[in-house]
Amino acid sequence: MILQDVDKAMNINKYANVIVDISHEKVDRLFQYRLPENLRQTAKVGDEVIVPFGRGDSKRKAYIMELTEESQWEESRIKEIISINEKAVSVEARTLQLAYWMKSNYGSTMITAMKTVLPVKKKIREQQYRCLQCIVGDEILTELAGKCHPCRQIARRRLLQEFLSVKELPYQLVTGKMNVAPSTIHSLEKQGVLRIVTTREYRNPLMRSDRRVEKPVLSVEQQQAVDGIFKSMQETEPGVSLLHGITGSGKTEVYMELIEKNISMGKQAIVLIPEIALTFQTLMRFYARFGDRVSVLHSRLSDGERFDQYERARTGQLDVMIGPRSALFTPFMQLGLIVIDEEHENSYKSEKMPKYHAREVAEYIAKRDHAALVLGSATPSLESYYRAVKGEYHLYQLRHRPQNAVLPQVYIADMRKELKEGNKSLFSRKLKELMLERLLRGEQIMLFINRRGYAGFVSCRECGYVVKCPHCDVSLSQHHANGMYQKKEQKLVCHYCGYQTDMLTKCPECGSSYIAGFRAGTQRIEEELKKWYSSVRVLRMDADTTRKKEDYEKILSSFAAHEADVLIGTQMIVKGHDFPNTTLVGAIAADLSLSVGDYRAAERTFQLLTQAAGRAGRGDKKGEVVIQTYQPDNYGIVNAAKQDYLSFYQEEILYRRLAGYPPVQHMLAVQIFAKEEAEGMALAQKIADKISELLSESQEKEQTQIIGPVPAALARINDIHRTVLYIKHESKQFLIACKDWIEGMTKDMEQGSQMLQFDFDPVNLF
DNA sequence: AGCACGCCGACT
DNA sequence: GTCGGCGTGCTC
Repeated sequence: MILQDVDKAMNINKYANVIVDISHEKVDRLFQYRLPENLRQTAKVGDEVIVPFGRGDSKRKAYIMELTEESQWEESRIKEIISINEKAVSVEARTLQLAYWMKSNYGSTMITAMKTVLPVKKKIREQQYRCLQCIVGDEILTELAGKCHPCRQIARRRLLQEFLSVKELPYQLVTGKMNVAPSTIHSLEKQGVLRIVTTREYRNPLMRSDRRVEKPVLSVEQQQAVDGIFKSMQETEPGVSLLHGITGSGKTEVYMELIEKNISMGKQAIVLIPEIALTFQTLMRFYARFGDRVSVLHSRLSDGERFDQYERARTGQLDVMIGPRSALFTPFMQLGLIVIDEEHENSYKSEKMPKYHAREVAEYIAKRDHAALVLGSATPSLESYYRAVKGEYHLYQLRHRPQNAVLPQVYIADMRKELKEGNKSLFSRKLKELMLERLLRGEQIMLFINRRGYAGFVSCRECGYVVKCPHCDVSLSQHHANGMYQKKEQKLVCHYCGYQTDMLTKCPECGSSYIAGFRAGTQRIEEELKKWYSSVRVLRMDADTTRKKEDYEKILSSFAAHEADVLIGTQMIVKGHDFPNTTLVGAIAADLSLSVGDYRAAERTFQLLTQAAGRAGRGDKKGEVVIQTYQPDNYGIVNAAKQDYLSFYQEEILYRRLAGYPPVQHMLAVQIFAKEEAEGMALAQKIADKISELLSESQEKEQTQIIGPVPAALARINDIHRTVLYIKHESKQFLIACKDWIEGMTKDMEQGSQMLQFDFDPVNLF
């Protein structure tokens, strides 16, 4: 009795409500455990613990969500916590709240939400850090660089040149982003050019370089944006700013200036970039300006390394974290600024389960921490511009390129007309004419095909039969190992489930031997290009040539070194790479992305073409762009050619408003997975019926639209049938309520093998 | 998820 | 008579 009073007076909690580390709806709730006496003082919300769970009392990991003094259960039913995992880092309460917010807003179990928010939980032992130290002078470096074989030793030359400005480079950076082979490094070590040094703690040697950091002079527009955003950063509710700046207008300078001001206020910043745009050059710009107070999260980091970077942030060793989506969860103590570069990019939307949008989560975090959120893009998402127009975001425009660099001249080639006038080639006459000019002048060309990089499907020329995966509703694609072009060496592969079979020699339908793969778009372009101009040097970048992650950088640096005249590729080549010698960009089939058939098709087309056009003529040379299309009047294409965002926005938002699509309305996709097609469809129909039944008595009926159920765009993957149902409504909150309601309805009738997922305002077809 | 309990078929 | 098939249901 007395002891209990003491407990109360000291506010000692005897019980802990935990979430068990099992990702299943049925156990996605709190379980109450008793804290053994020796843990009562130390236990905190967010601690990782071990508990006996289930009938067999199997030991399982769990996280403390709340501590209570009173139990809600019969004492005999409550088990005791076994231990607290001291090795694990306690999850902060704010992080748990964020996880809870994501769980409720996007629909997932609490534990999966937690796992996205705290990506690594292992404490690792002291880490080692390796770096390369240059031990020779600049003259020797220059001399050695000069001796390098012009095509075969590019990486070696790149490394030597880098040493001219920085005497110490992190090993990871060199083998990773700079793409230098370990053998190259070791041969330089043998020659006595460099030394490999391994140290205990992490430090960033770039800081110690003599690299001069000259702050560029900002243009009037850039300065206006900086001043405006900085002013809001000093308020308690800094809000969101949209920085709309045409390609090449210097958005990064604005970010850096803001980050610097943020640092001087004693605060930290997170910079999100799409994975694909994280180039060595971008990185060096940040390192050069902020030295070892910057860290980068990239896909190459191991869990341990990633964890270390988060730790450095938490303990105040960093001012800036750069990285993709997941960098958002960096645990800074005094977050003052979040920047999302290329905010329109689809990769900011997670495809995994909570299907969150980084922009929305960033907005939540920024608001929570009273930090400013800056969204930057040359082609803002309709979502962001819509909010800016409504006055919810501050809007800043950068309309000019610094140093008066001119925008490229854009031509639209009407391919219907070309055909009518007897040109059956893939290239329009205008494109050929301009390509010839460049080839003769020794300038470079980028040819961009507006289609995702999947290799060509295989079909019968006689009867039209298309070879499909027996487990998925997709056509198989041709895969030749090491450039083997004989039919017997080829395999047919399914990109979704990995199914493999030998290349067919006869059509299984009609027996014809005229069965062949349609080459990937990029391959066809290469062949036709070589037929037309045989001495042309071509680099191709697509799913076929970029099997490994390094291949990507390899191709780009090879093109930058002018080892080819033409770079052919899919969207990958138009994202954020500057090649000053590239003065012509051709968009081969600009309208392919228009026929994807979702409501974002026009937006995506406009964005891609605008970006592609922005690639031409970044240096002092004038750029030209040819957009080839069968739909020359489409507003997405016309406005991209005119580089006119506002006109595009106005037409597109009109369509979204009329059809009730985001951002004007919100949309919830209910995605259903089932073993049997009919089963999935029946469940979807049941949900649809129940929803409309529920709505019939509500005044929301008029404002709600139910579409489907219909089989998904990819109707079957790995023998699982996919069905989708859309609900549209003006209020997101209403749709979240729908989601909760569907979850509740399906929870107690989880019959069969069915599964469902939710996706709010989807960006990709399901 | 994972484990126990349970209610039916062919076996020492 | 029992051993074991996996269908059903619960976990503080």
